[in-house]
Amino acid sequence: MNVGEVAALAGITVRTLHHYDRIGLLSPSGRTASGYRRYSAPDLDRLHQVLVYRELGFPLEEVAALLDADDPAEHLRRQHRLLRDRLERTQAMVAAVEKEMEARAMGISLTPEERFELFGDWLPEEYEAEAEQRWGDTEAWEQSQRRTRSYSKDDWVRIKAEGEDVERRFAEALRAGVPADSAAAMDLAEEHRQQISRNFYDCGPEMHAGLGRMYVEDERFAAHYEQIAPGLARYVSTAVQANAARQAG
Amino acid sequence: MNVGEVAALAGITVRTLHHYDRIGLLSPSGRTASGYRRYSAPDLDRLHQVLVYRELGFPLEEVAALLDADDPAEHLRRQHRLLRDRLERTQAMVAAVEKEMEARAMGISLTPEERFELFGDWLPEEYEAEAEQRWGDTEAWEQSQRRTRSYSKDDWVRIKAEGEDVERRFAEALRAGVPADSAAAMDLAEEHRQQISRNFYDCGPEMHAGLGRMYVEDERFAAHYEQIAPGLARYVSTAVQANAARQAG
DNA sequence: CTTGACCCTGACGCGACGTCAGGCTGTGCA
DNA sequence: TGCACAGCCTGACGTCGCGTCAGGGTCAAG
Repeated sequence: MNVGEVAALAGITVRTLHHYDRIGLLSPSGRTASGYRRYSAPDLDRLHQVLVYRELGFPLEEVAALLDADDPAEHLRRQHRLLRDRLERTQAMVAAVEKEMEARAMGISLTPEERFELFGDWLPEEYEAEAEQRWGDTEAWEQSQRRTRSYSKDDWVRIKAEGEDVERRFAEALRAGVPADSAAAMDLAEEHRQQISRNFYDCGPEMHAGLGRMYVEDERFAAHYEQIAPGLARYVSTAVQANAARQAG
Repeated sequence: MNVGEVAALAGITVRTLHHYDRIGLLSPSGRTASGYRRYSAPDLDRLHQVLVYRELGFPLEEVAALLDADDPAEHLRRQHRLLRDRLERTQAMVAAVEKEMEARAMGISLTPEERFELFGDWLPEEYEAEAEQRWGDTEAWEQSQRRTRSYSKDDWVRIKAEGEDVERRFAEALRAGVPADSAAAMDLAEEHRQQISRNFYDCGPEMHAGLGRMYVEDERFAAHYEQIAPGLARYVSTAVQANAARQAG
C-alpha cells in the first residue's frame, strides 16, 4: 500500500507517516524503484500499535522503545490495562460533572478541593482545612452565584419555590409513612427529575439514579436533605432509584 | 493563593499557569505589591473549566473562546456530552483489544480494516474487498504468526491440543443434549477461561463473558465454532456467560 | 502526450509547554 | 538583625508532533 492509502485507512495524514518514517518509529518495509513508500501487512500491524499507544498519551520515542522491546501479547495486556484505567478516570470525570450539575441545581457550593480532586495527585490534609476556611465562605459563594446565573431574579425565585415544594412533599410523605418505593414516592421522584431537566440540564433516569446514590453517599447533599427532615436523604435516594428502575423496566 | 499553591492543588506546573496568564487564558484577578500573582476563587473556577476542556483535547485558544462566550450551565452540559462520548470510545477500544487478544489466542487473523475500525472515519466498501484480498491471505498470516509468538514449537502444539480438547468436549456435550446452562457445561466454560488465562492473557469472568457474547456476534468467531459442530457457537457462548454469572453471584 | 492525482524531500511554523538564567521577595531562626 | 533558603518574577531558548508550503518527480487515464 502507498502512503495515501495507509493514511486513509488509519485516519491519519501522509505527513504523519513521513514523520514516523523520519524518526524511525515506523519505516515502510519497502520502496518502489521511484522511491514511493510501500507498506506491508506487518507495517500496518505496527502502525496500529503506534496509534493505540499514541492515543494513550505516550511520547513517540517511548512507543518505539516499547514496540522494539516487548512481544505482541505484552502490548495487548498493557493496552488493556491502560484503557481500563482510562475508562475509570473518564467515569470519575463524568460523575464529577454530574455532581457539579446537581450542586448548582441545589444551590450547594463545592470546594475547590472537591473540584480538583480528579486532577493532581491528592494533597495533604493540612492544606485542606485552611483552604476550606479561605474559600468556603458565603461571600465568595454568593458572588459566584450572581456571576453564574443567566436566569432572571423572577425565574430564580420560581425555580427555588418549585424545588422546595417537591422537597416539602417528600418530607410529608416520609412523615406520613409512605414507603419510599411506593408509586406515590416514585411519582414525586419523577417530578423531581423533570424539574431538573426543565430548569437545569437534561437529566435522564440513569443519571437521576446516579444523583440518588449521591444523596446518601455525599455528606453535603445528605446534609441538605437531613436538614429538612431526618431520614429524608435516604428516603429521596431510595425513591429516585426506584423510579429510575421503574422507567427502565 | 500564590501560583505554587494553585499549581499543587490543580496538579499542574507553575510554568503552565505563567503560560495561561501570558496568552490571556487565565490571568489572576490580582497581584501583590511585589508582583506576585494572586488567584481568587473565581480564578480557580475558571482554571477548573480550562483543565477539563484541555483534557478533552481542545486547543487553548478555543477554550478561551468557549469560556468567554457561554455560561457555566452550558459548559457543564457540553463537558458531560463530550465525556460520555469519550467513555463510549474508550469502551469500544477496550472491546477491540479484547477481541484482538481472543483472536490471537484462537489463531484467527483480523483484517487491517477490523483493526483500524476505531480510527479514521470509516471507509467506503470499494476498498474493503480489495484490501481483504491483498492482506487476508494465509501467507502473511503465517508469517505474522511466526513473528508474533514467543512460545516454542512444543508449547504451541500443547496449547493448541488443550484448546481443541475443550472444544471437542463442548461439542460432545452439545451432541449429548447437555443444557448450555448446566453445571457441566459451565465447568467446561470455566476450564476454557482458565486455559486462556494460563496460556495467553489474564481473563477474568467479566472479560470472559464479553468474549462469549462475541462468539455469536462476530461472524469470524462464530464460524470457527460452527465449523466444529453446528450450533456450537451459541452453545459455548451461553455456557461461558452462564459461568460468568455463576462466578459473579 | 498531456492532464491531474499522487509521491518525494527539504524547510519553516506552531501550540503547549519544559528548562534554564538572572534577579527580586518573604520568612524562620540563630 | 541578618541571612539562608524556598518561592516568585521575567525573558529566552528548546522540544515534540506534527501542519503547511515550495519545488519537483511519477503514474494511470484519456
